Amino acid sequence: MHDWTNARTADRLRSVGLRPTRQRIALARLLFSGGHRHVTAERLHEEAASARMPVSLATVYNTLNQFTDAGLLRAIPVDGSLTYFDTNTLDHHHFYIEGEGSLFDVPCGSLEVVGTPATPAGMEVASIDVVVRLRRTTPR
Amino acid sequence: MHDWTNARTADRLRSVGLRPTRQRIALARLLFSGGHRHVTAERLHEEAASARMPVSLATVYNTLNQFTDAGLLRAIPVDGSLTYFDTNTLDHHHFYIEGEGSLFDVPCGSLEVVGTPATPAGMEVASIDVVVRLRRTTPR
DNA sequence: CTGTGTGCAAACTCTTTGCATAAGT
DNA sequence: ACTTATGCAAAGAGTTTGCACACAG
Repeated sequence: MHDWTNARTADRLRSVGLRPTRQRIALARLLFSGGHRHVTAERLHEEAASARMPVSLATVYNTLNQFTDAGLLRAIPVDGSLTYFDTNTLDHHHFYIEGEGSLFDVPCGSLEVVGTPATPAGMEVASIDVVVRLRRTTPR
Repeated sequence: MHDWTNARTADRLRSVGLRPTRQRIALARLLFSGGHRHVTAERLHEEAASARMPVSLATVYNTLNQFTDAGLLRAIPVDGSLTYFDTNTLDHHHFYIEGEGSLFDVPCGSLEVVGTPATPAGMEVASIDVVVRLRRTTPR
């Protein structure tokens, strides 16, 4: 796909108007170098630590928000007070398993939203989020 | 539609397995006696106070969750850390205005979800939440 | 009476912020 | 140098919980 050397990663950050700092490069590589994924801030923070590139949790949050604003990520407010960030910014939908907090993609093509709702004057659609909540059929 | 005398409201609560206490009756009447609506816990708490039926905020949260479990309400986790409760539990979708935190229904019929995604083994669909995020076309 | 619900305040979780220090250009 | 980002700890929002008292059946 792309190469994720530090130099290339820095270029990509610059191209969206972000200074390529150590931390942002480290997080960008963790996020984008291995195919699409869904992460929480907490999880990414742990990964960075494991990868011997410790970044403070506050910076992880800041960075995730900056990446989201820059269009590199998509935020998925999945359940009260827990936000997942998705490296796939293209239109697609999600399964969310209640209780477990796990999130994954709905296979492309199996679910579709049709129709364009009349938006109120002065408004435009920013995004359409579809979350299919799942529960175990065999509880306990 | 229905009548929302205290006695009838009590019956309805009993029928879903909830003891008809003063507080639950008061909240049920505020929620259900005037057509469908979207509320946050905070808002309902204020309303109860204004209606001279003060209920503690903790009880409002407990009650909203109990009503949701009982199928009287539907929870809409609209944006990280803010949950709206919708008195319309039938399938329909929502507009959410970024920044303002306002939520309202997408006109019935203008938007539809088609397809039934193959759910993983041992799982069933609990609900499908569609949120259309809107933003102002004329920012600032 | 007996068990469930309520209220209060404290606890909790996730996220943001203020400010001094460090790093990018 | 000048500016912007980072880290830490503290603050913040929304929600849940523990425990004594109150109320419904």
